[in-house]
Amino acid sequence: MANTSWQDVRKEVLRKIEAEEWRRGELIPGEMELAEKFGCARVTVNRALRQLSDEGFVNRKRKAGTRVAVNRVQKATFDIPVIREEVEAAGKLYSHEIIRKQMVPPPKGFAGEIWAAEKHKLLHLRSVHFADKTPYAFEVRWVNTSTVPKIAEVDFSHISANEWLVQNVPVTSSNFAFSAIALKKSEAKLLDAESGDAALCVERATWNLSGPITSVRQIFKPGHTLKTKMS
Amino acid sequence: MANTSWQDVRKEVLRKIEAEEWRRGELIPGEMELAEKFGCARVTVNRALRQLSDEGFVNRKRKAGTRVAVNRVQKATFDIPVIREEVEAAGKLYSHEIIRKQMVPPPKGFAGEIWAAEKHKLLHLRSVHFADKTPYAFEVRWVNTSTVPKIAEVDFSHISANEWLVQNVPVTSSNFAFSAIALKKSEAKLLDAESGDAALCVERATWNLSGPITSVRQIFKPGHTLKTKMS
DNA sequence: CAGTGGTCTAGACCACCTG
DNA sequence: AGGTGGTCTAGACCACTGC
Repeated sequence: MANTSWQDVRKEVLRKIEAEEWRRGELIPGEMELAEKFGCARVTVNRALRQLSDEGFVNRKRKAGTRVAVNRVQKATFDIPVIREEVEAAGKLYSHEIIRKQMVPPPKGFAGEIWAAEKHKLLHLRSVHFADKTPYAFEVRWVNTSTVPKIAEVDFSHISANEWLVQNVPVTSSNFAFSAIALKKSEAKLLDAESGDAALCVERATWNLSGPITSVRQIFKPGHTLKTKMS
Repeated sequence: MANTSWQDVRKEVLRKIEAEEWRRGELIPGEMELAEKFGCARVTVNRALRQLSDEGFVNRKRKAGTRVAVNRVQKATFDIPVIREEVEAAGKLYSHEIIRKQMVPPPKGFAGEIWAAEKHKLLHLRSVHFADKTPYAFEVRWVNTSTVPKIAEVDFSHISANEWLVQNVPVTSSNFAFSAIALKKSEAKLLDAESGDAALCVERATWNLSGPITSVRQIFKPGHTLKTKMS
């Protein structure tokens, strides 16, 4: 490969940014100019700059040009916890129990927004996850049986709803919300904790191309920590 | 645009995956074949499949071809906002206050692991972030003055430590931990809340190529929710 | 070794946005 | 209105890797 590759271009642009030859907020030369400078095709420069844009180092706009990002947005990518794997990774025995399963109209309160356009009844599940038979987390879930009809026939005594969905329904996009809540009396009982204890709450809603799939609110046992890495 | 765009190709391939016309682990047709089928150039198909690969829907290998991902690794990309921006995005006035600043030996308890190899004293900061003069979050931070000597001269009355670091020190990797805690009396007082209230706690440690940079423990006001999206 | 994805080029047209 | 990035095409060569 005698020609300049897009990775070479990316590297050199990144170097200039880190060396502050091009400063934060500054407009960098256009694609044509850079292509000429690097002695490559414009598409090659485009490829490099698009990558840098994806990585958050620069911002691009038609007509306005390409600017060095003022504050590079830090993006942390973390794996969505499949609770069974989390438990087993800790060397404990996983089990779970469904404590309610019924068809009900879409909820209005929590996570109700995602079901705004949904008029049919949803599958409503409440379950508890255990690690070595000790309560680990409690979850409340709604599943759209219109987009996922097959779930009606699943036997949840052997596989959790979460895991079945992960394995059977490709997800396109999802929303997350992390918060801390004080356990209600009923929640505390399920988790073998005290009423009022602080617990981590993760809410998640997922979509397919064909519409909303599921929303879930998971409440972890007091003291639980969710860890992740960024790179 | 009369021709087929790479986004059209991406969409159709994704549809086939979701409809299980192409199943998990299955080999999908080669780029040339798809290009012919879609009536577009091979590069266009390549662009679409590369995107899907980046998104984790398929795995690609030279010679071996492209396969539908068995279990799509679910990754949430989490934007770490500077608290000031978060507050201002909500239309409120941001301010902050340093309540302690001193040089101390590395901590042993929380987040002490990252400083295990560090023998010098660290810059220790405690500060409160306000939204419209109402407490928003409280943070405890350690900064490595060996790797970031310039921070000793910074005037934090105009810029927060977080923001200064984001703007001046490129971060290579970092760790996160989310948990819920019950506020101690002293913490509650700073956040204008009640002792024992449940609060979201985010701990973060960041590294550079040259070593650890900073570790921080942020405690948000009770009721605060941290939101993010995956795509 | 041969098939597959990875990339480059040159030219072209287009969509968007700022001035 | 005009400049900038976004994308498509057709053809080509290369790099990797399974067989």
